Amino acid sequence: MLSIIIENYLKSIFHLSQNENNRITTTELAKYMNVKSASITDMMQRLEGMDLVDYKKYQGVILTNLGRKRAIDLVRKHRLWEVFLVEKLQFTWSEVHVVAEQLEHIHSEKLIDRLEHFLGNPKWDPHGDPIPDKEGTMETREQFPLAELLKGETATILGVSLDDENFLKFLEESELTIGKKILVNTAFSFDDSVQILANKQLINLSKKVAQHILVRKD
Amino acid sequence: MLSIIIENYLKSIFHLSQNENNRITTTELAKYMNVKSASITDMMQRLEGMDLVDYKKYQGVILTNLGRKRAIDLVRKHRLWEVFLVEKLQFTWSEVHVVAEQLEHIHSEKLIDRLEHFLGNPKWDPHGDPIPDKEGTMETREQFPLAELLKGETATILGVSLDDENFLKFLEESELTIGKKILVNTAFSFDDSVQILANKQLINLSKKVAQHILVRKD
DNA sequence: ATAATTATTTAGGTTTGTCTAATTTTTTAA
DNA sequence: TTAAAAAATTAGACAAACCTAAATAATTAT
Ligand SMILES: [Mn+2]
Ligand SMILES: [Mn+2]
Ligand SMILES: [Mn+2]
Ligand SMILES: [Mn+2]
Repeated sequence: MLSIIIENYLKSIFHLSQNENNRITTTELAKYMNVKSASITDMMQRLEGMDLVDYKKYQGVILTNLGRKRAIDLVRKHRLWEVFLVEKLQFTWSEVHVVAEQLEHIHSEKLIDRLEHFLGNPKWDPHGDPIPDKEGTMETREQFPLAELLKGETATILGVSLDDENFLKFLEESELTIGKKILVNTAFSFDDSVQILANKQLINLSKKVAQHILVRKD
Repeated sequence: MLSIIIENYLKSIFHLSQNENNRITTTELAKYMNVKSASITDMMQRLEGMDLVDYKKYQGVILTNLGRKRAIDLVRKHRLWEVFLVEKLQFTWSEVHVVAEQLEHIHSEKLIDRLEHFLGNPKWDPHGDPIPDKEGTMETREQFPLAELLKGETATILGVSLDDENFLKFLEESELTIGKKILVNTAFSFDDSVQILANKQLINLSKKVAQHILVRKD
């Protein structure tokens, strides 16, 4: 059984290789995980020996099929637990992530399968991220950053692409949560911020915020 | 924050000092935890330094108030998770323990308080063990080993005093679970076994089994 | 194309939690 | 009450997961 630490390495590599789907560098990974790059090199050599990553000196690292399978399994568990915390225990959007970071490391196939069923086989987590099924496949859908909408367009919030706790708290307080309808009132060109209408209120969103809210065009 | 390993040491010391409430010996603890006694000595010296145990060379060990507080908190989490697994995820009596051994190490006060409320503030776990509240106090009740009943007495099963998986599986298969009514049909003196009537069936129970089923006399 | 800079790896430590083997203390038996 | 046995501790090693400092490779700027 993999240690929690190794599981976290796999998950980190997985998350980083979502964006740029090439090999990722030791420095990138070191920065992301808050460890020194010497430790990364060390661990990559161990994981290579366990056939969890494909690592070549000075050329970065990429998950093997086995490693990716493990990482997706963690993502599955993480997101199902997040649904549990929100739906059953009334946690808020911004609170669940840190607790799910612990719960994702519980090992019990039966537990996670039963949990999935108990939650009604959800396909999306509280942040709008897809929940992999047992085989690791996730649903996809068309979604855009709110920032890409033009003046006058209407849309529905599907999720976020940033899990910073304060960002989520801000959205909660602004009542910009999943399912909410919005209308772009003005798009300001001088700083790429937008003014939207939501909950019958006008709300100004910075470029960064608008980029990390994901919507479906209505 | 205490490591999972240290948490397990505290819980083990706690469980062993339930029975004989004196200091417990390093050998006892070593046997219970499946580690060598040299490792126990080593760890006891560290825990002493953390004010979690009171350890004196060659004289065994006992929890401090702080150590006991931590241990009871683990027991609380363990038993609440066991209730969750049985009540919400349809785990059986014999399956929950190993999973709860993992779940008890999740750190989140909010999680456990919400879970408790979600489960309806249960006072007893699926094995009939009391669930400590936030302050660490547990309910008590009169209960006896089935083995102490006399021929002709009737009783209700309250729980078990052994968490061996095969013992619990045997009880499940015999449908001798919590709440079941039983009547002592015969008590055999030659081997201290008993024959009981439960679920309209006659069932023979060895001395050991009868000692580890806890009942309330009706 | 060489030098300077940056990225990466290697070498050598540290802490935690374990082990085995050797030593010391305590308990039990003669 | 000494000798033998058992229990407990100490000493020394090891793996995992980190670190810092030094060495090497790759990149970039001149
Ligand atoms: Mn998350
Ligand atoms: Mn999420
Ligand atoms: Mn248990
Ligand atoms: Mn229990």
